Amino acid sequence: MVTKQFKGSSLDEADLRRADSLAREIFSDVANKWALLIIEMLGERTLRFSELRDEVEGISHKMLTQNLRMLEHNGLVERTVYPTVPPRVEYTLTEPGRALRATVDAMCAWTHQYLGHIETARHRFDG
Amino acid sequence: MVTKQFKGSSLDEADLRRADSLAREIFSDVANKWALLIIEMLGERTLRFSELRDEVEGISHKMLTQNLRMLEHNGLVERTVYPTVPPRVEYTLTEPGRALRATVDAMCAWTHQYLGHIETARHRFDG
DNA sequence: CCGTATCCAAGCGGATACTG
DNA sequence: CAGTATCCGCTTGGATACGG
Repeated sequence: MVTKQFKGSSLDEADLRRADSLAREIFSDVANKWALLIIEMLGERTLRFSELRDEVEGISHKMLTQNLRMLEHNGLVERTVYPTVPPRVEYTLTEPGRALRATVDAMCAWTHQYLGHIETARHRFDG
Repeated sequence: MVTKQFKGSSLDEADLRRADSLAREIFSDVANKWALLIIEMLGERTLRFSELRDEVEGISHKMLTQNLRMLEHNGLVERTVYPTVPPRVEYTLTEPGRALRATVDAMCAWTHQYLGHIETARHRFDG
């Protein structure tokens, strides 16, 4: 997956394989429905946990925390806790997160642009 | 999900909801690891079933057929069967598929660009 | 070679309850 | 309000076998 991108760089074989497996790992983390929807929502503005759960419709409490931890772990979102009572926790995109968001935007745009194509393709396929 | 994109169009409420749920469905289909990796590989060139299974490393026979059917169903890949013996089946991206591929490319580029950021973010998080 | 079907284990993901 | 933990159904996905 990574090979062509680093072709001609000064990395040796072992480093290439390390980078490759890391890239696969990150891609697998990020290329899933919930993660991408969360990133899309956070692109608009900073959101609290409960706001996210409302905005990303259909997501469960558990999936939301799980994906937020993962995104935080990879440094795509930043988590800030306000020590009030009741607690207030806000999530916002980091710079890498915002960069990824641009590609998610493109994917959403694609979805809407080809809605018609896809619907007719489905009918053709089913018939 | 769709609302903002169609704002101001002449669609009525019911159509908006239909388009919205369709968009969600498509997004869920497409926003998964295997589908995106397959599309990425097919971007390079037309590939046979067995070639795909080799190129997309780690994918099982079952997942490959399942995702290929789904992509065909949505009109993103075209399947051509050569009635030879043994059979030869080739998969190629359609125009919508190629358009999507551009965004997948962007995601891959993002992955490699931020590899370093992410690795250090992980260490910070784990420590 | 390509595709479908079946079986079965593993892990996802929802519901719920409980802590700070 | 936000997060963690537990339980458990059930889907996912791998292995295998067989058909075109």
